[in-house]
Formats: sequence, C-alpha cells, structure tokens
Amino acid sequence: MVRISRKARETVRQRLLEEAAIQFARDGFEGANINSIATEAGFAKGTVYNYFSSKEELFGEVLSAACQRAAAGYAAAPKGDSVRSRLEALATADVAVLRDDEPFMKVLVREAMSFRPQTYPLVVQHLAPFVDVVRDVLAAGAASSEIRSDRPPAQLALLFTGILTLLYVQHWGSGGAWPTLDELPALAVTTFLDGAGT
Amino acid sequence: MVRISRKARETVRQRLLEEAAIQFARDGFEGANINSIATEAGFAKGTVYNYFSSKEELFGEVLSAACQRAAAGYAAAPKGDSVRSRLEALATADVAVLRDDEPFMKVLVREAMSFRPQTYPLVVQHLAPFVDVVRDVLAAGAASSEIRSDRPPAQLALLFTGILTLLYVQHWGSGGAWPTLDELPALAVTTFLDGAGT
Amino acid sequence: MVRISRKARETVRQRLLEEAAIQFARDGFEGANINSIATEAGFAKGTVYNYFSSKEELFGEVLSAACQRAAAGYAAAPKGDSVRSRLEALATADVAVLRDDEPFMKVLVREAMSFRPQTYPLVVQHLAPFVDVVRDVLAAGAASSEIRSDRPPAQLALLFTGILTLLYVQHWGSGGAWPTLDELPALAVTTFLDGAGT
Amino acid sequence: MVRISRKARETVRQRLLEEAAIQFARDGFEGANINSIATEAGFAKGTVYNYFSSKEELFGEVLSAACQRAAAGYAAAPKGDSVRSRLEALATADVAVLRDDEPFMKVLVREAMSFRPQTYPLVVQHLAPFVDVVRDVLAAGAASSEIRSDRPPAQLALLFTGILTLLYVQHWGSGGAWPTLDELPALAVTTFLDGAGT
DNA sequence: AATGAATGAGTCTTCATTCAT
DNA sequence: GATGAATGAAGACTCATTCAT
Repeated sequence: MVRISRKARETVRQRLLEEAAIQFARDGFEGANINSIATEAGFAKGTVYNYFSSKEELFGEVLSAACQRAAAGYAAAPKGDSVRSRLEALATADVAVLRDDEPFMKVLVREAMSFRPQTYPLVVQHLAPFVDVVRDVLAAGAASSEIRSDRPPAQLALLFTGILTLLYVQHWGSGGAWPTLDELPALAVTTFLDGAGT
Repeated sequence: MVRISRKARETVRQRLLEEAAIQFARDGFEGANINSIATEAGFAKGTVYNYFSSKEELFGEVLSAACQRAAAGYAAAPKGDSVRSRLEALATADVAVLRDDEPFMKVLVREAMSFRPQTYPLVVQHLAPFVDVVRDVLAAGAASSEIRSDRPPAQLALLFTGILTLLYVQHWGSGGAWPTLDELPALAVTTFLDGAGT
Repeated sequence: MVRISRKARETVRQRLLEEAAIQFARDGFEGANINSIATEAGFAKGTVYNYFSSKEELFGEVLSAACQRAAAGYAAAPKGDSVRSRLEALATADVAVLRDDEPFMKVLVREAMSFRPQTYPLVVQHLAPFVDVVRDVLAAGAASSEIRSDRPPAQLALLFTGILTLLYVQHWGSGGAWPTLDELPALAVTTFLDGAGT
Repeated sequence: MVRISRKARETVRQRLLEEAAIQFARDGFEGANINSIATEAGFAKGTVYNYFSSKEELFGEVLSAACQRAAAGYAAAPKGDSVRSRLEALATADVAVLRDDEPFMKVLVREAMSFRPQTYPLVVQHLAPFVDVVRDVLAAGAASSEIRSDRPPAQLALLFTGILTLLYVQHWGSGGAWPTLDELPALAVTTFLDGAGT
C-alpha cells in the first residue's frame, strides 16, 4: 500500500515540477503563479502545498531537478580521446538534455545569468559537477599540451561553461535562428579552443 | 515662473532613475517596489508618477539611459591600430562605463541575459550600436587577415559582445573575485581572439 | 468534496450582492468601496474577487439581480379587468418588490435617472420587460378607448414607467414623507391617467 | 486697480464654473478631475484653489450657478392667462435655459434624481423658487377650477416639476430622440394636466 | 491526499490638496 | 494671482498561503 502510494506521490510531484519549470521559464520567479501551475498540471492550488512548502521551495526544487537532469546527461556522455572531442561530447550531452528538458534548462540558465544573491549559490553549487568535469578534462589537456597552461584550469572551465551558456541565451534570444542547437556544440568548442584570431 | 524648474526637474528625474537602476538591478523588474524607489530617492511615492507614467515606463527609461551611457562610452573609446588593440579599447571603454554606472549596466546585462520577450527587443535595439561597431572592426580585421574569415563578422561580433557580458556576470557572480574589472578587458579579448587551445 | 459548497457558494454570493446593493445605493458606483462591502458582508476584501472579477462586474451583477427581482414581481402581479386596474396591479407589484429589496431598487432607479453612458444601455435593457408589459396594456387600452390614441403606446409606456420612478425618487428624497409607499401606486396611476386638470 | 482685478477675477471664476459644469455633467462628482477641469479651462491645477476651497465647494457652486441661471429664466417667462399657458410658459423658459446652459442643467437634474443626502437639500433649496412659482400658479388654478382641488397645490407643483425633469432625463437618455426639446414643454403640460386617459 | 474558499499583506496607481516660487 | 511639483491618503486588485471539508 505504501509502495503504490509512494509511487503515485512521486508521479504527482514530477508533474508539478514539469509544469512549474515551464511557467518559471516563461514568467520568471515573481511572475509565475502557483494557482496557474497547479491548474495547468491538473490539480488544485492547495495540492502544491502538499508537496512543496512554499513557492521558493518549489523554485528551488525545479532548479535542483534541472541540475540533476543535466548531471545525468554528462554522466552519459561518451568519452573521447582528445580534449576537443571530450569537450564536444560534453557539450553535445548538455544540448541533448536541453532538447529533452528545455523548460528546466531555461530556468537554470536564466538563473545562472541573473546572479540573484538568493539563488546564485544554489545554481553554482548545482553547476559545480559539470564545471568540475570540464576542469578535469582541461587539466589533463594542459598536461598533454593541448591546452594553454598559463591559466588555471578552473578558470578555463568557467569560461567554457559560460560560453556554452551564452550560446544558449543567443539561441533562445534569436528565436532559434543562430546558433541552432545542431551547430551549437561545435561552435562552443571552436570558440573556446581556437578563438577568432588567425 | 517655471524658469529654474527645467533644470530642477531634470535633476529630480535623474535622481529617480539612479535609484530605480539600483533597485531594478538588485530586485529585478517584478521584485522592485515603486514606493521604495521613491522613498530611497528622497521623495514620496506619488512623485514618481509626476515623471514616469508607470513602473513599466520607468523601467524602460532606466534601460534607455543605460544604453545611452554605454553608447557615449564607446564613442569616447580611443581607436587603436590592430584589431586586438581596437577591441581592447572598446572593452576598456565599456568597463569604464560600468565603473561609473554599475547599477544601470547591471540592469542592462541582466535583461540581456534573461531574454524576456517584453524587453529583449528593446535591449537588442539599444545594444545594436555597440555590436555594430564591433562588427565593423571585425570585418576590417577579416580583410586584413587578422580575423578568421570563415564566419560572418556579425556572428563574431555577437560572440565578442557575449563574452564581454559573460565576464561581467562572472565578475558580479563571484563577488568581484574573478575576473576583476582591471583584468576583464584583456581577458575578454584574449578569450575571443586566441582561444584556450595551443 | 465540493458537494455542499454549491449551495454555500450561492449563499455567500447573495450576501455579497445584498451588501453591495446597500452600499452602491448609498454611495454610488464610484463612491462605494470594495473593502467596505466585503467587511460589512462579513468577509475579507479578497473574497469579493473570488465571486466577481471586478468592481464593475459586481455593480453589473447588482443591477442584473435588481432587474430579475423586479421582473419576478411583475410576473406575480394579478391581472385586472380595466387598464386602470392593470396598471395599478403592476405598480403595486413594483412597490412590493421595492419593499423587499429596497437597496437593489435604489441602485436601479438611481442608475436609470443618472443616464451614465456606461450603464444606461444596461438599465434600459433590463427595464425593457416592464416597459413592454405596460406598453401592451396601454395598446389594449387604446383599442378599447380607455387610453388616448393620439400617442404611440410605447411613448406612453415610457411616461408611466417614468412617473412611477419619479415618485420613488420623491419618496426617497422626502425621507418617505410624500408620497408614502402605500399611496404610491394609486398616485402613479391617477397622475398618469387623469392628469391634474379638471 | 481693484475694479479691473475684480472683473478679471469674476471672468476666471466663470470660466472655471463653465468647465466644471461640463465635466461634472459628463463624469459625475467622483469621476470628475480637478486637474482636467483646470487644464481644459486654460489654467493650472492650483488656480482652482484660488477660487474654490475644495472640490466639494466647486461642485456646490456649479449647482448654485445652475439654479441661478434657471431662476433668471423663470423670471423672464411671459405670463399667460390660463394655467395651461402659464405652465407652458414656465416650461418653455426652463427649456430655453437648458439650451443655453446644458451642462449646468444636467448637473442639476442628475443631482436632483440621485437624491444623495449630501447634496439633495441643496438641490431642493435651489429648486424651491421654481416649485413655488408653479405652486402659486396651480393654487390660482384651483381657485378658478382649472385644476383639481383634491390635492395640495404644493404636491401638484412637485409633480409638474418632476415630470418636466423626467422628460429631460428621457431626452438625454434617448440621445435626443424622444422627446425633442421642441416638443418637450407641450408634452410636459399635457401629460400633467390631461393625463393619458380618455 | 485533494480541494478551493477565505484571507490579508502588499502593490500599483490616482488624485485632491498644499505651498514655495 | 498663477503655477505645477510634491505629497500621501485611499482604493482596486493580486496572490501566496492556510485550513476545514
């Protein structure tokens, strides 16, 4: 009995998170509306409070879920031989996550880029796994002389992550015109590794 | 009768814009509070409405003022010989504006990075002058073989602008730890031109 | 789950309408205060908005309810033989409604007499059933030569309705001194039918 | 110096009253806007307060002016021989005033018909001169058997005044369709004296 | 566990009124 | 006397949250 209930509970919770992600992505934290989230998810207002203690917590859980989904994606990324192929695999994995869970990723990106004191630490904390993976790849690359060694790998990792995120913003901001999701991983990697100079 | 007023009116208006920029930067559009803006600026709530017809208009005017300040900064940027020095001059000018008018720039950057449909076009429109200057520099650079010519200058310009903005976000997000404003222009240029590869 | 609610909801709605009628009658549309209406009805401000989407809609519903009550009254009026007795029956029925639902009728009368473009059409539309009944009675009276036939029955109906309404105004305006509600129907009919001449 | 000033003062005051009448007639007391009245009259907001101490007082002065204009009209009415011709002369005079000062009369009528406790006494007081003239005519008519003597002339006078007012309401309410101003005096008199019966 | 009616703090906005120039 | 900037009380409306059913 408990088992079924527990499963049902989880289903409802996921449904609420999905809808919350959509609306937080569209309207922002302040603009989003608990009633609307509940209703669109197929429940009544009060139900949200059986699963989350406040709007803030719901938002936090959306962020958290976004990070988990992203992290699962990185884990699934195939490893490559060179730094270039590894980075591209990571970026490709990230874009794959984005395709599946666009609202969650939008919330994550918007929050990362708006550096609100209340949520920035949370975002950073949840982004850390990804950044750490990148950092390790880059550190290895520095050792094998594929990567310039005059900058700390941690800083370079932040740069790569940032460029990826930046391209998402330009993708969404341009209505998908440029860059497209298909070209995005390669563009991120070449921008990061090769630069625009000759 | 009104004689002196003209100037006084402008002063009050500027004071309100300054305070609005601070609070919009800190709290976002929805989170900011007209009453608080007025009070902190040293006026009563109603006074705001003698200068701006609504919260939305006030926000628009803050964005607009931010863009004007930024544009004035670019115009004052010294021209250099090489693409590298020109970009660095532009970035340096931008950072100088940011030092003077941080709240305004924060509003601009946050808005640019949050791609809200209501304001994104406005932001893009006001950012356009800067992007266009960069594009022209890059087009010239492509002609002189300083810049890779396999990508449209307009896209490269968006990339450079984006990287600059991204570094602002990381500057603010890290509490000023990295990158610092001093190193920021050079970092933006080398990231953009040289890449992280060897 | 909601089971009982349906009825309870209607009760609350009626309570709010009653109180709104009282205050709209006393203070007019602009002068009335949603907060006060809610509080006097025994609820909090927000509750009004669970039932009516705006002050305007609430006002419209009050008008609408007033018309329904009035219409129900006419339907219950006994039919007489002569035009005189029929008119008196109608007037008596109208006064009976007024006794039961004075605030609603006050709102209706005040609105009818203040010819505000926003509400006048609504009022006319809702008064129409009554006016139409009167017109039919008068048309029949013209056929049986009880009524002068040198004027369109529709115009005469407007006159009779107007005189009735006018007497309400004088009743309320005089604090109930003259005419009293008891004498009002007969006075309306004799004024309308007989005139003051000899 | 004083004389010119005094005359100028009176001119400004009249201009403000005219505009106030227009806007009170259009928007009602609560809906009207001091700033708008002042501006449309060609002055600044503050000027109104050099002439009237409050919105309420301004409204009262508009009512008062309306009554004065009306009273001046009655005084100018030609006397007739019969009661019928006297009443028609009075009604014609009233309509003439209405043609000249429609906004003032609208304010007066609307206020008379909305029986607001705050203004009703004022309206009654100012309407009294007209009602008294009518009463005297009717009392004389009762003596000469032109008027039924089973009702106090004072009540009959209120009825006649009310019918006249009612026809104004129907005139304005119908957008001038029926009754027209031309037919209005005769209609008022025949309605009052002859009734609709045969 | 789900519901949705009730709540009331909080927000934008209006506008009559004051008063320094 | 005219002006219009400043004021702040007041009001409509929103919405996160609570809780009885």
